[in-house]
Amino acid sequence: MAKPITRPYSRYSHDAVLLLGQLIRRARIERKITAMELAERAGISRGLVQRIEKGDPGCAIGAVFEAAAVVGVRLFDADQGALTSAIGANAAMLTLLPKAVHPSKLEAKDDF
Amino acid sequence: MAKPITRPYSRYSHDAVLLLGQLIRRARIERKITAMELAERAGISRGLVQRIEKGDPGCAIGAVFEAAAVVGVRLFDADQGALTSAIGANAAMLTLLPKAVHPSKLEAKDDF
DNA sequence: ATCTAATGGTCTATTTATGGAGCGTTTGGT
DNA sequence: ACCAAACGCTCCATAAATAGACCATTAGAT
Repeated sequence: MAKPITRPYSRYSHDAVLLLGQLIRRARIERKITAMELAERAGISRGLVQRIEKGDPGCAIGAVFEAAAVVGVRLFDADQGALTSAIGANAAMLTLLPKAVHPSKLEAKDDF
Repeated sequence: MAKPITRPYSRYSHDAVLLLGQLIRRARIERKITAMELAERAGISRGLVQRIEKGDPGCAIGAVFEAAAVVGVRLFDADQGALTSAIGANAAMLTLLPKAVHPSKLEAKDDF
């Protein structure tokens, strides 16, 4: 294939994935955990750990978050309790919100 | 197949993915953006949007972050500049850290 | 300096996610 | 009440990720 149709990732999401990978790698090294150990504890392969730490956008988000959890990188700066309660609060909020969106003629303005 | 070998996700990563999906859905509805519109802007399919909002751990992290970015959900509360500089700082930090981890006899103790 | 092993990379087979179409249902606007 | 459309879901073909083995290189400990 001449050119793999790479998805046009926005700068933000690209950087976010990259930063997350860096944080995982840094936390792993600081904790003196080998890539192999991290892989085993996260239930993934060593090769996947490499891609995650490199910031590959194609990695499954579950695998990435699992690796992050193993080395102690917290998403959302929240502990387990805060996460769980946030989920509950959000679920409640979602029941109140409209289930379907019927956009008016004028489309929602995007922040460019 | 008798049993789909679902990966044993930890509670934390499972909840983190779920919460992220909820936040995206909530932000989308509040902004009055249809699932179809979000899909188009993120460069993904509508079905994938549904799985993302449902908290499917198998979704590509790039797609999830892209969708999050479109509706304004930020994993790291940081703007683009902060993200970029954080990446640079982390990269510099990583060059200082040991490249390979040689764990001592006693393995690194995990938090419980 | 030497030795052990961690790392980064490539390759292949297999599993899995993804896109796209189609379906019936539900929603919100009129 | 009506209607156009958004939604949630399933199925299938295809594309892509993942696991696993392998190798060469490099790093760290002794």
